[in-house]
Amino acid sequence: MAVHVLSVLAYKQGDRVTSHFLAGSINTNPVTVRRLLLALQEADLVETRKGAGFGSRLSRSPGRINLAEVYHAVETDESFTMPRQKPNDACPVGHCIQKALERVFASAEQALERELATTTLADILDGVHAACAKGRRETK
Amino acid sequence: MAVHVLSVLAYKQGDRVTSHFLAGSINTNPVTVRRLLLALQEADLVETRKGAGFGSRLSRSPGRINLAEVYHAVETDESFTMPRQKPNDACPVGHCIQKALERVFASAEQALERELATTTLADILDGVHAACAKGRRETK
DNA sequence: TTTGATGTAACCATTGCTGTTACATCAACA
DNA sequence: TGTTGATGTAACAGCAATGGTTACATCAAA
Repeated sequence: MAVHVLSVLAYKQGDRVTSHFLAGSINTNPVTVRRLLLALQEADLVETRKGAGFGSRLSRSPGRINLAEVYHAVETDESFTMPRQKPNDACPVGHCIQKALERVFASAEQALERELATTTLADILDGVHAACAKGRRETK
Repeated sequence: MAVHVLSVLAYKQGDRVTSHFLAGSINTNPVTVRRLLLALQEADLVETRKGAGFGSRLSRSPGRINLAEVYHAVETDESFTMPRQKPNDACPVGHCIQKALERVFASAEQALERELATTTLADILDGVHAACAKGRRETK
């Protein structure tokens, strides 16, 4: 979800883009975009300036931003691992399983992030160009 | 979430356990457990028989069930990859990014599953025992 | 035939996410 | 300096997904 915003920013690299433009671009509304941008700013992935005629842009070149960083910036709470499992002490397995699972999920998440770290925004942009070109050829 | 159920089943290996017992064990209700068991049955991870005095049990030994299988059985729709991103054709990046991202996320998910495949239910059970023993030592 | 279990549907409550509106704030520019 | 155009942020509604609850049909064993 957030990758889309960053991809558009990468597409317009260097130019400052308003949240209004981004919203129209990814088919949503400016507030949602700004909420995303807040998280991305905290991770130092984008720069944002207020004032007339300004907006946001990448703070680094697309080749120097990998998806693991984006994942980290957006997925603040690693909710995918531990939902709302209220530990039940009456069960012999009970809450002991929490710690056992945490380790497994932590390493699983690390594996996922290692994989995500191998692709940068620039790679995504290349893929988009390739997919678009392919799409145009096929619809011709 | 589902791992908890299977862990309890592994704990009582060989015995048939009712969904009522499982529900109390993981602090939920029998219907939710049965909904889970349906998915696990389709994946041939558990056996279930109706009738008085019966219930469910693992269809294999805990050492022959890895977490990737459980993940696959439960996460039918790979929702974590593509939420509800309505493609917007007006954007130059638009819907072309979908395919570009799908490839990346697919490989990321593969990495995650490879990692999950390295631990079996038996490993989880060992971890539970270790965590419980440690907890008991610390609270002594 | 009774009993105790699953399979399944229907419905409600909760939660999290998104969209919407509104307003304060801030920086450039005329 | 006032206007303009942008972000930051809060409050609220709408929607989808999940889980809990109830109810009932079904099935198998005793």
